[in-house]
Parts: sequence; C-alpha cells; structure tokens
Amino acid sequence: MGSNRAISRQSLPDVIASDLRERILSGDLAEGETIRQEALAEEYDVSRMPVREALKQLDAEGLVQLVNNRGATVTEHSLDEIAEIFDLRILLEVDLFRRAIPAMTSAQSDLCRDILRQMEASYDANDVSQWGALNQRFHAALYANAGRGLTNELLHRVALQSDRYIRMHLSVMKQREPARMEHRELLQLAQDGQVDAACALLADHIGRAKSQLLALMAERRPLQP
Amino acid sequence: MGSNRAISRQSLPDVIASDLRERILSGDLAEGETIRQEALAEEYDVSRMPVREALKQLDAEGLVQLVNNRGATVTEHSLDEIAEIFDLRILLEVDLFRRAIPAMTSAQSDLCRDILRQMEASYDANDVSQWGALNQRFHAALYANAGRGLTNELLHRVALQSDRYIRMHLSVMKQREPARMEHRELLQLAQDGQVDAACALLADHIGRAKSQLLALMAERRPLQP
DNA sequence: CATCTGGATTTTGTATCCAATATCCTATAT
DNA sequence: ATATAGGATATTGGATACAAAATCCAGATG
Repeated sequence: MGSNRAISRQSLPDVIASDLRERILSGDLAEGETIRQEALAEEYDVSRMPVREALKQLDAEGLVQLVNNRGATVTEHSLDEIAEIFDLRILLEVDLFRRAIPAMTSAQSDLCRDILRQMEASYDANDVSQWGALNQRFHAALYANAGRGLTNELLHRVALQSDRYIRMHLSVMKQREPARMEHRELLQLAQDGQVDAACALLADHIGRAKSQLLALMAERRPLQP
Repeated sequence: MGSNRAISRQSLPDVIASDLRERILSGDLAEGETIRQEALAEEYDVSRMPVREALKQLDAEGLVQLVNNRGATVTEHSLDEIAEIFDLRILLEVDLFRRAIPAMTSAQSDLCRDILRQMEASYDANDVSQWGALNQRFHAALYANAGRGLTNELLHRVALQSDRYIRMHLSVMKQREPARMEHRELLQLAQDGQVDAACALLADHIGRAKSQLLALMAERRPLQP
C-alpha cells in the first residue's frame, strides 16, 4: 500500500468524501437523513464547493441520493434491495474467487490469515470502523490475483453497501460464531486448489450472512419501507 | 417515457454529462484524449463549474479518468479489460435473464421485437448513435421485470462501456449477420419459457460478440497498450 | 551536448457572490 | 375550519475571482 513514496496529496473533495463515507457506513449519518451542504461546509471549515463535489462522488457510489434542487439524502434500501446486494456479491465474488484460486500463493494466504486474525479482534471489540477497513483489505487480498481489475472495482462498490448493513448489526451478529471457522475453511480449500468446493462454500457463506441479516432487519422494521 | 408531465428540468451538469457521454461513446472524443475544462466551458457557453461536475459524474461512470491537479482524460481500456467487460456482461445479463423470463409478458416481447426491428434499421444505416440508444432500450425491456433494480443499474454501466467499443466497429461488425437471428431466437426461447436454453444462448451470443470484437481490435492495435 | 534550475504560463482547485428554486408560513376566501 | 394563494426564508445552482499546483521553456552549469 505505502510503497509509493510520492505523497500525491488527495484533494479536499476526496478527503471530505472519505469522511462522509465513513460516517454513513458507521451509521453516524442515518438512512434517509438529509444532508445540508452549508452545515457540512461549516463543519469542515471549507466552502460549499468541495462539499458539493464530495456529495456528487458519494452519489455515484450510491451512498447518497442527489435530487435536483433539493439536496442530498442518505440512501436507504428496502429489504429486497439488501437481499439483491448480497446476491450480487455472490455473483461477483464467486467469479473472482474461481479465477484467483489457481494463482494463489502461500504468501498471500498467509496475509489473508493475518487479516482474518485482526478482523476477529476488532469484531470482538465491536470496533465497526476498523472491522470495515479490514474486511475491505481481506477482499482485496483474496481476489487480487484474479487479474480482474474492473470486476474488483465493481465488487468494491457493492461490498461497501453490504458492509454498511453488516456493520449496523455487527454487535448482534456476533452470535454468528460459525462464520469464523468458515473463513478459515475457505482459505484452506483455496490453498489446496479445491476450486469448486471453495466456491460453493463461499456462496453458502455469503448466503447465510444474507439470510441472517435480513431476518434481523425484518424484525426491526416490520413495515417494508 | 414521457408519461410524467412534470418537467423536472435536468440540471446543467446532467445535460453536459449526457452530451459528453455521447461524444465519448461515439468516438468523437478519442481514447486517451485529455479534456480541458475551460475549453468545454466555453464551448457550452457556461462556467467551468458545471463542466467539473459533469466530468466528476463521467469519472464515476468510468468514461473519463480524473487525476488530481492534472485534469481529465478519456479512459482507454486494454484488450484484457475489454474482454473483462464482456465477461461481466455475461455474468450479469444471464442472471437477469434467468429471473426475467418467468415473468415475461407477451406485450413485453412484442415491444422487444419492435425495438429489434428498429435496431436493425439503424444498424443498416450505420447510425451508431441511434443504435446505441436502442440497444440500451432493448436491454432495459428484456430485463425490466427481473425485479432487480440495482443489478440493472450495474449492468447499465458495464454495457455502456461495451457499447462504446461495439459502436467503434459497428460498420465492420455488419458482416456478423447471424447476430440478427440470434436475437430473435433469444426472444422466442424466452417467450416459450425455456430458461436454460435461453440463458445458454445469451452467454454464447455475448461471448461471440466479444471474441469477434477482440479479434478486430487486435489487428488494429497489435501492440497491447 | 545533456541535464538541471528557475521563473512564466497554463490549468486546475477553492472561495465568495449572486440567481434560481423550493419550502414554509401567513393571510384570505370559501 | 379547510384550502388555496402569495410572499418571506432557506437552500441549492451557477458565475466570477483568486489561489495553488503543474507544465513548459529558456538559460545556466557540468
């Protein structure tokens, strides 16, 4: 990550977008909440211009919705859409996994194992923010040598959304102990080159997370918005 | 399309983005070409601000690349990436098709057939611009009742890229007569509810377009950029 | 002759200001 | 009392102006 010493300072809109993204994913900004440009500008002590560009970026990522002369609101998804998000993950991740497994090196699976260890730690500590970052790195490491930049990019966007809802319920999801073992099993199968078995397990794994999360959300909001 | 009488005027950035998108997809703006904000602003007779927002939008769509203090360039893809784009289309479209077929109405397949007829007309007339628009509508109609808004949105972005390269070579691709029959066959199978056969044909169909296009491009740019 | 340095020019990034649009509240009429 | 019209207020959209960064080019230096 930090191999490139050149500090290519990221622009204000990027910084603001990153911060807003984190605030949305962490639930600090709730679903459906309206975002006031002026308020944010004051908060970050910048003019409204970079805020607008940041919002435009988040709009493209699907985290906020920009309506014409009426500003931005944090996107909220129906339960059906959340289900769809997980189905998309299955579609994309299985494809990536299938391609990545044959090219997997042992150094790489070591890295994955290491990230998993850290994920479990932040999971136990209820540190949703760090968990999110690690989860992202885990995916990147798993699918890195599938040689599929565009697919990975697409997945990144989709995964961002699913992470959001997982993070919302992370503390409750801790009951889900089997997930830990599944992660390790996944890596082992991949390392052994058992492509079909690994992919099947991955699909199951994501599918289970999906149904569990949906069940959880269904009881919290019984009325489908 | 025009059922909604409320004229919700689209904002300047949207108009500019649409125009730029068309210019990129049509090849009017070539791959790798750098885009000067000031020049565009003058051309559209607006300030640089809406142009910036339009560029930001296109950046999110993947049509241009925005580098920090160095402006925008029209994205160019390697042959590998173009192949990946088509593979993504197969992944997403087959999934959508599978879900849409059982819900397909005869009114809908009539609409599809009608659009196909128009597509062939613009195909014959080498009207790449209209062909692109129709192709978009064809997809939308085919997969509309899969009940998968997010997947359709994702596909839309991917298809935009593949359209771009197809349109570049549309005149040459006309040799590809079998495609017409395949389109009709696709519809017929769907209408008859032959899900597996229809999906298999769809995958083949896209796959063939991919390999033919790649062969064409490979001879035009023998050195992989 | 090649390479590096420093400023001039170009281009992008941000702030401030004004205009357009939407929202909200009040007054008025039915 | 309710509904509608009109205007006051708040909020976003766009233009201009200024600041910061990158590129380009000439001249100096080895």
